[in-house]
Amino acid sequence: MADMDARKRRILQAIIDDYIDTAEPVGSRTIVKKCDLGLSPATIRNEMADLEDMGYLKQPHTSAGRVPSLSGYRLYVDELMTQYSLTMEEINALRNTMAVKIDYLEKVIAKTTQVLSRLTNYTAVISAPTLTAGSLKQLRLIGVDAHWMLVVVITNQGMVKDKKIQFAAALTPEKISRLESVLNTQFTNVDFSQITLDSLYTVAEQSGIEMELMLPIIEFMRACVKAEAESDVYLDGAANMLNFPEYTDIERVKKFLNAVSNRMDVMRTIQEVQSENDGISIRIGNENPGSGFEDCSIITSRYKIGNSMQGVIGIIGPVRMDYKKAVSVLKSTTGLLSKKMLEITGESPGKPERK
Amino acid sequence: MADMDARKRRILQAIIDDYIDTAEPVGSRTIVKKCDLGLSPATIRNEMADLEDMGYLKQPHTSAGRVPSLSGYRLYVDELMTQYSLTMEEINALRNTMAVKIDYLEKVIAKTTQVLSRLTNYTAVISAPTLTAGSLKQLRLIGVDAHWMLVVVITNQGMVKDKKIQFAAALTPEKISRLESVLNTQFTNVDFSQITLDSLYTVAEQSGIEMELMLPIIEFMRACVKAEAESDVYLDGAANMLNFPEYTDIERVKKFLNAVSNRMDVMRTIQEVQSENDGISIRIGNENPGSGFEDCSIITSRYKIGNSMQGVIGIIGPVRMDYKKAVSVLKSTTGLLSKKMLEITGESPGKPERK
DNA sequence: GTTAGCACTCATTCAAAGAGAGTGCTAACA
DNA sequence: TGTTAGCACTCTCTTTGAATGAGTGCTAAC
Repeated sequence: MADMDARKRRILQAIIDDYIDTAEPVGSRTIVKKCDLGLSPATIRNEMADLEDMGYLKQPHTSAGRVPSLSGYRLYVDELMTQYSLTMEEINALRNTMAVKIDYLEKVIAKTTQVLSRLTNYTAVISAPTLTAGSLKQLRLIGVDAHWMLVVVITNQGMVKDKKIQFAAALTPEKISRLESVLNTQFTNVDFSQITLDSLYTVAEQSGIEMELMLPIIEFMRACVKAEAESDVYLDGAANMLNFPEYTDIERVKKFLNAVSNRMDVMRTIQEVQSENDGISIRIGNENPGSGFEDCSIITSRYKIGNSMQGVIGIIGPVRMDYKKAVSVLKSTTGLLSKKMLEITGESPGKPERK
Repeated sequence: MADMDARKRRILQAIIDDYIDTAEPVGSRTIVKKCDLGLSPATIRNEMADLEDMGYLKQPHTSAGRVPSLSGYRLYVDELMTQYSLTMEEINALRNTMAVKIDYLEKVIAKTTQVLSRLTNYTAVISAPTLTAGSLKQLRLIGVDAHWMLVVVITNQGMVKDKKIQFAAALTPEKISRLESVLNTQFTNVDFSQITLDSLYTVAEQSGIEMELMLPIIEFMRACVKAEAESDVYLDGAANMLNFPEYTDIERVKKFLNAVSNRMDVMRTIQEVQSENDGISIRIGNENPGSGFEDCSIITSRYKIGNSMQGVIGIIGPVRMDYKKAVSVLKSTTGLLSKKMLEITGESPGKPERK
């Protein structure tokens, strides 16, 4: 069987590039016209037959052109793909989004998701940042009424989360303030992951505070660290998929929409995709675990805030996706988002904001 | 021109019922078979011609059956429609959802939205409750660092909202605690809507606290009252629309998805629909203001928590929608949601919850 | 006022035919 | 040995035309 020389690679690349562009099976004549290697259609045909034997191309039916196979795409993104440079408009669109003064983390993410989907014409997903390693900076307990208490956790990153918790036993202001001071002295600047059930019992014993009071609060503190909450996935541009010829099939659309509407699943999928690799990662077609995205490709990347918070940012598109552009846009966006986030969480020397 | 006697009404009703069921133009024979009025097809045909003249029916083309016009639907929902009784399964599905112990308001809403869309097979929308008339119960200011402060507002309803605000001037613990006590004494138990810019200036003068410090906090307090925040609309079951034959047209699907993906617009639309009426309200087709739902019908209803919070709950479906079922499900859901919410916000004698 | 009968209309379905794109193979050429 | 021209063949897609069938409107009779 023929092996993979430079010419074959060049031809394969041209075929995939063209197919990504047109969504139509690519014939030998097209290739001759596009990249002039000084070869005739017949030669190209021979090469294409070889490439098909090797598993990189497929023929929808005899007498149609060739279409990339999944391993074809894989080779393409791994070795063949060229770089795409953002146009000035694209760069500006990104910059402008990021330049807007917003003080809510969520708004930045929502906006970024929007721009990302608009720039690429694919579906964009961003997961809100979660703590990777965090410690308690301050804990505040606020009595709402006799049975309800508001717990406010401020992490070392300045991230704030709160929860209203109900207790069976009646709460008195004294009890609450004592609880607050005990927990603060015990757990301030301790990494969340270090807090064990044992240490809790010790604290309970020494301070005489009931476990029933402490437990829900500690549990909440830990929940702040874990990646959780389906509401923390932002998704935009699902409707974009309908613009692609592969989504004229209503059943496919339905499948995609269902997959996308379950935010928990989306979250899990992009986290999984991301987990192996720290740079950009690309999953093609059925490389995506069976959660409804089998005819999509997913490109993801990790953004970081300082060194203890991170989230995932991703692009979901059809398998026949403009990988080079998507990768490029994703890279820029990731960078800008990280930077913007730093400003907002106030860790960097951010300028004061008002209103 | 003929007028609207009981027989015509009966026939119109039968036609619309059948059309809602089958999505096919209804012929005279079908009507004869369905409701036995002891009339022949020919007679029905005459009546149908009359109904068409009156504008209640339309013919897609000569030699097809009849289809309801928008005014036909209007008459139907206003006067003709019979009642639908929920089946035991449906009632149980609802009850079970509501019976689950959940302590987060958002989770209840999210879950309810899901069940509502599943029961009806339409798209369900619920807006998170907003205060209609609220006052401050307690204000807490927590310094995060020199320039950031966490503002926590607890309303008379026990609703808690918070925001992190950045200030140009450096904050000292003394400054913060003074600000907290001044604002608390001044604004506790005062209806939010009563707070004017004038009263603020007076307070600033008397207490010597800078407006720059107070203003963002007060602004946030007011924002708690206003219906705002796009993230506060919960939507589920958009993919359901694809099951209806009117949505085999890809363009229509695209339009619908776009409309649905802009949560702000959805919010506005259901609020608008609701604003006139306190019971159930139905908007048919182009009765919906031009925000992409022109070929949908929207049924909405208001749910209340106590007497100072409320939200909207709605069903979006094709114009050819099973109105009687939708209305019935919506009514039950509204009632149950109101009740559950009361338990959660802790206003009623709710039992203690743990974990 | 109701009904039977009949001619007419129009969407839908199906098969057949034709066009076009592209291949695989063979034989000739450098 | 690699490349190319030529040709028969395959398969999809589009067009066309005819048959089908549901349903109407109108007229005349009951």
